[in-house]
This record gives sequence, C-alpha cells and structure tokens, in this order.
Amino acid sequence: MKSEPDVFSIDDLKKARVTGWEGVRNFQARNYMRDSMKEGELVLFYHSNGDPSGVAGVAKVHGAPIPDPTQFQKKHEYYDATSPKDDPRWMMRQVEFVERFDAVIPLEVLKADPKLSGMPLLQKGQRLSVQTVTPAHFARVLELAKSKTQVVKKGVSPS
DNA sequence: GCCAACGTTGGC
DNA sequence: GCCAACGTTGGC
Repeated sequence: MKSEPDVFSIDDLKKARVTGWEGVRNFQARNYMRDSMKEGELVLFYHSNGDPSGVAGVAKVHGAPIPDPTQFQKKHEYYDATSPKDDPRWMMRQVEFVERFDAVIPLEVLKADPKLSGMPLLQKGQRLSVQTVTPAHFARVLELAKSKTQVVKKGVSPS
C-alpha cells in the first residue's frame, strides 16, 4: 500500500496504531482492498514521492472491509456525489502498524534485486496505490530490510 | 517542475 | 464501442 510520507507516513501509522485507508478512488485498488485482502494479512507500507521512495515498513490488515467515510462528506476532497449511501462505491480496509524499518528500502534497491524481478510494484508505469505482493517477494523485501549490506544510494550522506 | 504512463469521462 | 481529452500518479 502506497502513501506519500508528507501526507501519511509509517511514523504516522505507528502513532495512530490503526488507520482507515481513506481516499482510494481507483476501482482496481478498491477491489484489492475489498475482495483480496484477508484480515491479519501483512502489508508492505510504501512511501511514494518520498526521499527516497521505497518500502518503509510493515502493516497488517485490521478487520473487515468498511465503506470509506470520506465519500459521503460533502466538504471533503474525496467526496463522491455519485456514490449511493445504501450501496457505497468506495470500500476500504483498516491497517494496523507492525514494523518500521530502520531505513526505507529505496525503489532503486528493489529494482536492482534479481529476486524481486516481476514484482508488480516495480513494473514500468504502474501507479496503483494498492497492489499485490507474492509471498516470495514479501519475504525477500523483509530480508533486504534486515540486511546490513543494503546498498547505500550514491551521494546520500550518512546521518 | 517536468513528463511518461495510465485511468476515466464523455462525445459521437 | 471507439477514442480524444483530461486529470492524476509518481519517479526523477
């Protein structure tokens, strides 16, 4: 699941502990949340438009699908006048904080890893904010998160 | 800020 | 049902 860290970061999730994944207005992403996710499943938390962009931690699916409340809030930027109250168009999941990685695993590192080849996140042009991860890819990302030999991006000073 | 890639909308 | 126009995403 992707979020812009300026808007909602892994640290924000840690503070909140549980949050509703509001604002998804893409049908495929909605379908993944509504139909594919199972309660208790783990989620990679991805920072998009980050510095760097990459996987920042792990969350897990909390509870059943529920209607995204913002679709009915007139003043809200995610308001959708066409969504019927008795049959909400936009369903979301709640996610619970699990883990914050010591460092974001940069997109560049993910792309360079042969074991992650074919991962949907890494496909050119994909923009889905919610997408699938295979168990093997998931395990590999966790491995990278634990690895001390993680490639350090050139030109980034240590802090 | 730029721009490629993509989803959605709406005219026909 | 096609497709141009438009808006958005997100890396860079």
